[in-house]
Amino acid sequence: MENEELVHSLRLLISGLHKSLRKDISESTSLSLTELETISLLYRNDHMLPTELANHTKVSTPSMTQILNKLAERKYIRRKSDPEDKRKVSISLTSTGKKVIENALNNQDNELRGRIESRLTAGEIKTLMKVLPILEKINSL
Amino acid sequence: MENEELVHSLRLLISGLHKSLRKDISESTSLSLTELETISLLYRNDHMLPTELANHTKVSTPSMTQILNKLAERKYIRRKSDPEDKRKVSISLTSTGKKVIENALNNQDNELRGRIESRLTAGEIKTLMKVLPILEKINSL
DNA sequence: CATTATTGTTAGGTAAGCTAATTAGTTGGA
DNA sequence: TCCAACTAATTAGCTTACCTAACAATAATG
Repeated sequence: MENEELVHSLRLLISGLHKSLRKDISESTSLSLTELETISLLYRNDHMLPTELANHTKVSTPSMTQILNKLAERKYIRRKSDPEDKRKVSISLTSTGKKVIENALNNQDNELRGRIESRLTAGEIKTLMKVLPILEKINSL
Repeated sequence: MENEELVHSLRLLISGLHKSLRKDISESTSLSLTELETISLLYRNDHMLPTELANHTKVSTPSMTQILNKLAERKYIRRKSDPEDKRKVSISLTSTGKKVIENALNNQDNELRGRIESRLTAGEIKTLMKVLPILEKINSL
């Protein structure tokens, strides 16, 4: 079995794609990948706790605090203390934050999207879609 | 067309996988992803120039210099000045470096490999292999 | 109640990258 | 032929995106 080769190629790919993505996103939004991911989680979930966000984005809770501080400074999110359990802080997007993520999603100049649409055939894009759930299995937990 | 969704999922995946990978590799080899990638390029190519390595790994040349310094300190690579063009430095792996990359490839405790083999069916692994060239198209240049 | 657990934060550090400037060597045109 | 422009690698110094350890506040549990 030469899964070694698969693992190896996957590593190179992820490393390369990560660098391109990071550069692209920071240029267009001046946010890090994880910051964008945080906003997009909030876009889909209405409100979440810092620990939940940290788990989903795979960063430590102190790191998530920093991210939330930055996003709060820019008025992309708001913090609301939970009256039931005063340790908890409910995080949600402001309307500004919603605009930011909607822009990022729709952005035609988006480098990754441009690459996909200019370099891949319709069939290849379909194949790529099919493989996403598989990659998610590897990524999860 | 909702390529937006595809692009979005791909971003989350790459960000998550990158974090897992980086952690895993640094724990098992105390190398960064790019450092491992550099060694593996040298494993396949016998000798390369710093600029070539920088291009392939998508880092700047000063960053590559740093990486090469670290790898040279550990005696994983050697630098040899090119007599034809004295500006050029030919980089190649030492036998120690070869052992390192061979170990990293074969490592059964390898986290990514473990995930792939324990979580995916044989069919899914096949599909994954098929999609690699497509991802490479996105990654290249 | 007193201890233990959980949530979020602060403080401080590190790793992996970047740009700008430097050194050294090469090439091509007036 | 020689100087201007280019190329290759490096150095210096900075930034960003994380991390761990320690702490304060609150909640749950024996």
